[in-house]
Amino acid sequence: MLKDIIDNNENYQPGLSIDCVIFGFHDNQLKVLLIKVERANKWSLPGGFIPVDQDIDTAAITVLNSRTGVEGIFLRQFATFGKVNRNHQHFDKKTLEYLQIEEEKGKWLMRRFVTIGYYALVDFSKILPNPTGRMEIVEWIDHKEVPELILDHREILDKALDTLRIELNLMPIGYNLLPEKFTIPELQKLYETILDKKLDRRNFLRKITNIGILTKLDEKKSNVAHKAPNLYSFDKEKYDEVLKNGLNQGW
Amino acid sequence: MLKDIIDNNENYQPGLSIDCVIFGFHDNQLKVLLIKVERANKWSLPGGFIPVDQDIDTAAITVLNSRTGVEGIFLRQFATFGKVNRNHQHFDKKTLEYLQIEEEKGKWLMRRFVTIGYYALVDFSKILPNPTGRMEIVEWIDHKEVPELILDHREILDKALDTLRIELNLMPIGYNLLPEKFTIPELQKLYETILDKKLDRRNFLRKITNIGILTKLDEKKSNVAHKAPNLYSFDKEKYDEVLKNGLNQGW
DNA sequence: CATTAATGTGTTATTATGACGCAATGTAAT
DNA sequence: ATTACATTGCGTCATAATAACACATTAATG
Repeated sequence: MLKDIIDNNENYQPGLSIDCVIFGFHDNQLKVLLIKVERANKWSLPGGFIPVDQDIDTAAITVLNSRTGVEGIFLRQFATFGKVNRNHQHFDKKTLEYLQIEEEKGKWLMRRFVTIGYYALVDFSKILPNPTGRMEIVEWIDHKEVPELILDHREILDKALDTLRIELNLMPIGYNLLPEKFTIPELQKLYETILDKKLDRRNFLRKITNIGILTKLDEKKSNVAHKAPNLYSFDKEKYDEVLKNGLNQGW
Repeated sequence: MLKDIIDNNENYQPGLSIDCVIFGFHDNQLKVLLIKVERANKWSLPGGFIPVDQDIDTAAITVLNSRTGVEGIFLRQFATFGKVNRNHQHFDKKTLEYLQIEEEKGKWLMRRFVTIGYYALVDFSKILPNPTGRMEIVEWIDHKEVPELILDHREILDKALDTLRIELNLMPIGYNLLPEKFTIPELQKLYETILDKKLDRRNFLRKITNIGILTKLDEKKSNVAHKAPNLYSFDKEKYDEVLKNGLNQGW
């Protein structure tokens, strides 16, 4: 908990934090995992601090696991945010009192903070949004309906989505966001949602299959209206290969 | 100077620094600006610390200006490096003594540091590599001949170049690296050097002119062996437009 | 059993790319 | 001066990638 960290703040990097933009996909919506601590009236990105004996990537993984309960997730650093006033007056006396943090110790929190942004892609269906033992609400929220966030978290979220959009042209995506078996229309919806743009069904199929990362299964989706679409899975080996080498070289 | 910063370390973000990979282009070589402080046997990237009352971007600009003397430069944050041991045992007692830094104050330097990486593209011809009043050697070094660097600076440099290679597909480049007037073969050499790959002359011309950011001048390069190539300049307005909107959308 | 709203599988025109050919130009050698 | 040579400028052609669209197929629904 926050109080434990502050009471032992010498074990953490001062003035430096991590914030995670955790993306999931459900009901044809790109969802973001947001949290709201008691007493707060705004939502925030899940974040944390950096133990002095942990790599920042490790600290980011810790943040992610503590909120989602899953491991082996796609996690990527995308930017660091360091405007002087980004956390100005974020913790006031009343909040510190409420959190039972001594005024002296509280100064550690009140200093200027720089935060390192990570974004994660996770399988919505595997995540339990509300792990026990935390005094906070954790919720998946459609990225188009994100309410006002604390500090510069809105800017961080936007930047994460921008990065994701750009990286969509450089790497395959979906393995981390979709269940093991999925349909092409589902994958297309994912792309359309991220890009906020309609794509042509038939051109999408051609382009996505040409990448060579999909395995067509001998199985159709059941319980659907209209024609049952075919199920696909990712060929993990080829997927990872393309992830490493990138696609769309350009030059 | 370093001693001044350490003596007033309460004015700087603790455990956080900035390192800049400054690229220039000259003699068909991609150059990197490296520095070597007295007494050190390894080179390092120009870096600095972050005043508590300055945005990190501002602090990066300061680092850049103090080393190159130019303003209005292309500067971009590309990654943050935070392995636990990245600066382990970098400053030892002897070095601190030499720098006339008290042992107590020196502890500020010995803690674990996270560094934010920026890369810059500058016009080689406009930079004075050795600004006066600094007890250090500043030098342009061909990126293929970079000697051993301190800490993880090699990793930072490699990552900067990787980023540059990727961004070459997303934005035009050259405005910041070439003189005002340049030839197509020069621009091609720049691309080839960054990508470490030969490109076809004729296809390059077609692709680069199709972007619509070049103005063909009514002037040829003089004093050259063989046929004199035509001079071009960038159409800054269109260049900035493409910079903003990006090229090669992909999806 | 026809309707409907999806999916699966094409075609065609246009554009971008990769791999070249060849003439023009200016320096350097004879 | 004439010629050789390296380099530039401006093409062509075959192939691949992309955009736009047509039509048959499928399964739930009334």
